[in-house]
Amino acid sequence: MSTALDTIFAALADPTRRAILSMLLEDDMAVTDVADPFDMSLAAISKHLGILTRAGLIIQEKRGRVKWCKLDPDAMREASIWMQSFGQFEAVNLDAFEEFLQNELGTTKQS
Amino acid sequence: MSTALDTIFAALADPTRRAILSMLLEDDMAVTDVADPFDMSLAAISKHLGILTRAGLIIQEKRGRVKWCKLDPDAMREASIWMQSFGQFEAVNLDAFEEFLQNELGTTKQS
DNA sequence: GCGACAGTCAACCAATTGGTTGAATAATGA
DNA sequence: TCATTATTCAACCAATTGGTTGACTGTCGC
Repeated sequence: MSTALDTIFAALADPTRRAILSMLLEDDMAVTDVADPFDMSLAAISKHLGILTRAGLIIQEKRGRVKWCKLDPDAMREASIWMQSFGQFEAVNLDAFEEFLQNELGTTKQS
Repeated sequence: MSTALDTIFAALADPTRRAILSMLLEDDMAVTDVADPFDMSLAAISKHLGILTRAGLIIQEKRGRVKWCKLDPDAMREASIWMQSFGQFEAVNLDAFEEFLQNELGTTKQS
């Protein structure tokens, strides 16, 4: 099942990458600017950004010679939903949760 | 910041370990029983369980000669909260989600 | 006490990861 | 046009990961 979660969680497992995501929460950034605060080569940061992109956690868009990085919440949401079936919901009715989710998915699609 | 998230997300990055967590959502299990559905040595599963334990995702408790594994939702919650700060949960409608949660918690507590 | 069962440990292996450096590509500006 | 800036690529390295096997350590039932 879902190799997507593999790459998402693996991407989130690295503190440098989580820090990058936090930075991008503030604002979109160019690769060089992302790299600046880190004590690490630009190439290393470029690799990290590649991993985040492949995981679907960010989007990279090239304008001119600079490549802009912006957060893409979709992947995070997918992982978050998976996790929430464990966390808060063990004290809570799981069936109701599923019903809720299906309802949500239904309503967003039809209206 | 928080090396705890490192080990939690790393633990969640493996599909075998996520499958184990799903199994434990149903019921507490002995190590041998956890290993049963997997096409993998018992030692390998034992390692996976060690990783899940160190990440704080499960608790292992030895009773007699069998070691019981049970879910520990605390670590998952911690990671989940971190993720939620990236929010933008438009698709699932977080307001409705919270409302749902409060409802659930209310009803399970009072009746 | 003894054989069978539950689980871990230790040594090993191949593949992956996170970093480096130096060269390559591509767009910019003077 | 040419040096500069932005970014990636390729080769390499050490450390980690996910798996194996075989030996070891309890603990149970008879």
